[in-house]
Amino acid sequence: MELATKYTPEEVENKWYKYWEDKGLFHSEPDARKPYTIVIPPPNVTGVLHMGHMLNNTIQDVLIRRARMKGMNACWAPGTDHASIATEAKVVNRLAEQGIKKTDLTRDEFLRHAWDWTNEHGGIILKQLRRLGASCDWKRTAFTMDETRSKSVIKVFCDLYDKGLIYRGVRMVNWDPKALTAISDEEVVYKEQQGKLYYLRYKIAGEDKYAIVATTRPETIMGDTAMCINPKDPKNQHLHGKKVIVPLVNREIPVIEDEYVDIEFGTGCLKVTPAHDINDYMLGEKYHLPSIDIFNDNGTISEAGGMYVGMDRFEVRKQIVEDLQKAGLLEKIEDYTNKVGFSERTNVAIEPKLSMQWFLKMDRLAKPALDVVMNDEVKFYPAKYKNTYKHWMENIKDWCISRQLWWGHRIPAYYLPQGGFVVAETAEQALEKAKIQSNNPNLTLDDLRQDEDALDTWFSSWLWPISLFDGINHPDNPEIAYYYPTADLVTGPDIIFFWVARMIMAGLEYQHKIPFKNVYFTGIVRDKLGRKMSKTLGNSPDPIMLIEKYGADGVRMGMLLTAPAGNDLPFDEAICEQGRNFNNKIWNAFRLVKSWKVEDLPQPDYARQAIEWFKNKIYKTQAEIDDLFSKYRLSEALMTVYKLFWDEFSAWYLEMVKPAYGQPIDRNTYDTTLAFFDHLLKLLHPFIPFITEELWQALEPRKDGESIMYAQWPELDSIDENLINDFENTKEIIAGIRTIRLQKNIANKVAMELYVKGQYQPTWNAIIEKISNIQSISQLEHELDVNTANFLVGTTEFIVPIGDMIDKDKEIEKIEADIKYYEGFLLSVMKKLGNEKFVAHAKPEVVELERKKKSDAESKLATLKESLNKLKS
RNA sequence: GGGAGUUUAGCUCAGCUGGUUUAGAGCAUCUGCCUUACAAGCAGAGGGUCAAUGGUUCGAAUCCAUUAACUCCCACCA
Repeated sequence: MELATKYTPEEVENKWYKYWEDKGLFHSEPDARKPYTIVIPPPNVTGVLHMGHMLNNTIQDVLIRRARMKGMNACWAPGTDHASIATEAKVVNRLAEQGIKKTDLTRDEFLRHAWDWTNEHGGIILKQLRRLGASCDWKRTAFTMDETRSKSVIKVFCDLYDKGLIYRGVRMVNWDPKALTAISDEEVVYKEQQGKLYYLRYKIAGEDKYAIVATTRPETIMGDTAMCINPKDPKNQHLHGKKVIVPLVNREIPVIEDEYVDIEFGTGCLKVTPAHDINDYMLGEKYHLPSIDIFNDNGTISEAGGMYVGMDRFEVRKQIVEDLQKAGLLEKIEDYTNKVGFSERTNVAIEPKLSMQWFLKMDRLAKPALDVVMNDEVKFYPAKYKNTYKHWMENIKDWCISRQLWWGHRIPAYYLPQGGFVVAETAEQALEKAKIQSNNPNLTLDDLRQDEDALDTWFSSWLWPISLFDGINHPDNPEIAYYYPTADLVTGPDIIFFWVARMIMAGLEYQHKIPFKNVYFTGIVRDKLGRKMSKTLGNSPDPIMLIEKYGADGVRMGMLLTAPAGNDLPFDEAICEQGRNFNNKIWNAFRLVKSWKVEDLPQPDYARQAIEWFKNKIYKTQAEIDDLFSKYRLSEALMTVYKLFWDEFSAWYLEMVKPAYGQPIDRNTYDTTLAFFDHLLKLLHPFIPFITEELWQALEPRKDGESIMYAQWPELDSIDENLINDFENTKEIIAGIRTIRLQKNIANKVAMELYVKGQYQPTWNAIIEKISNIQSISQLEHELDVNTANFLVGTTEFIVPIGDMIDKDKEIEKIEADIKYYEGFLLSVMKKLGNEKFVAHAKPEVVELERKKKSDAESKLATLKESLNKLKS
């Protein structure tokens, strides 16, 4: 078979992905094997694949493929998330482009549009994951709003309500004036803002004096219902018991006193607007202040504001500052930097707002969920996130689970005509409850009004590991019993609270077991300048373009080579080149092996020796890889197998067994080499599934439906460490000869002789002779009377006669540099050994080691000096 | 304001409980090679007072303290 010198991934990748899928190789059903489950962090249904997904899913695929090869029943369950706010925002935008306002539509009409959108865009990201090689069990693809998942959510809501953990109440919430919904604390991002601090003059009632209040939000003065000072503030004692007049508004408000106020800030006077600031709200509660809500839901001024009605909050700020100025009620303006909360989704400034919302009590759920992480039942990689987790769990607040959105799971609460409500899984059940509660058997479904709000998206995501296997609706079904708890969760640290913590809570509450044993936190993918990837910066490469350019295997390697757990990774496209080059290397190694003509010949010594060495080397490296995997050090595991293939197998092993040009290879060596290749492909497969499948299939005839995916991970064999170390010396000898050839410009074709002075085991002679074109290796009996080049390996000196090709000055220079190094080294060792305290305190084996270093260095020095003298004479 | 983390070659990172290393890897760089698997390659070389200072110790990149820079998380300072 003629193979191109360069590997072209595209065709290969499409072919094998189709094969895997057609043969049902990704699918899992419960059986007698040990389960190994991963649930995908469901990407937003409207999303397209970005670099974060690439990283995250590559890691999951590596883990799942490896588990599969290790004989476990691997199940990677995929799906998408309905992403309430994000999706609704996109649908609203698309409708707006068509000139349709959301408010013009009924709920049902809007939902039809949303489902259309979902059906159009919903599959994109999952298709893209296939390009990456993700071995998800696609038959299990779920959606957080499909029937099973929706039923699960509603069931859990009702259950938690019945347990008294869900309540309804008026609270200060983070209001998103663009999305027109409340959002949770976790969805607010605080950003530093270059703003102004305005000093407003509040006239003291009945006096001709003013109290000055510093505020960043002058537009809220219509909502002021008090001024507050610190009772311990000496400079404001004169305000005690007074009333002041709100500027422009001309409303009288009392001066109250509370130690909350910072004496040092501004003038020590605080305006209190209970409806629009969380702290003011608390003051309002404490001192029974009235609360005036001056904003509409969209952030414009409401009727209650009395002035500027209908204007946007930021417009009002400008206007009111002007008006205050004109009225002489503005003392001064200072530059001021403060932090303002923004909605994560819509990126508009959050408005603290009092509103009726649904909450979930968290204390009871949090306690056991904290314990399982602290005692490592659920292990975090890296472990530093245990701290973050602990802090949040110990200070957890109730979760605002209602959203004023239509796209999502509608809250199953039904209001009765005469007040009150019931919570039930279906309208019919609600009606039954309502009849009893209202003592009115004549109630009909039309009398009930279902709550308009939808649930927070995370209220479905937190059930994901359970609901994927239908464990909420049927807690004892065979699937959940088999696949749960899952093995590993791979996700970003940014959703440790949103998602990870809550899944642990839900898992313990509804399955009484942890949802996963290990959590691998990936870093955030940044650009090579360390900036976050974002659409506006345009610094995020399109993953599909990368795959087209470097192949999926190449991109997977690129991601993994720079992705130690928990560290951010500055992604540089160039790293994919390294992956692509490596694939090409494997390809060409395969071409070489397959080009050999096989004959029944005796096995040469050098081949026997090479095989003996590489057999040990491969097992030793595999043990290292296994160890690295157990610590989730995937980058290092990949680098280890990369070096095994490139350096040890290609650069050493293949060079050693390679027959001379045109010559045949003996069958035994050939078969063993194929076996090594097979072994290496298996070790590589979890990282680079496509090329390994292609070559594994080409290695020998396979049955239809066979795949490297199910080839068993090789069992470890005993390892002869001494043999491996000994061979490292052999490599040094060969390198020494190479250096001499290079420096003296002696072609590889020119055969040379090698003399040895000192201790030497001729175990690997055949290899040295073959690789370095050495005619004979012999112990040095007496000084040679020709020019030589020398080098040291350990304490043994190797001498190559080189006739008249020597450059004496260069040689002397080199030896002198060596002598300088060893003298310095010897000095540091002598210093240690000369130190009585060292000899007395250090462990005997350490002292012994230093002594050995000393004698080795001494003998090396002696040899070097001897060579130097000889050269100089 | 509180907490966590990071700081080792040009870049990305190893270096676990201090002593087989007067510091290692990959990439990049430089030099020589189109040597019949691979120039997406081969052979070789250079490159770091381990952020700074002080301490503990016979011995510190490694432990402790202080400082600096960066990153992240949490928090109601108008």
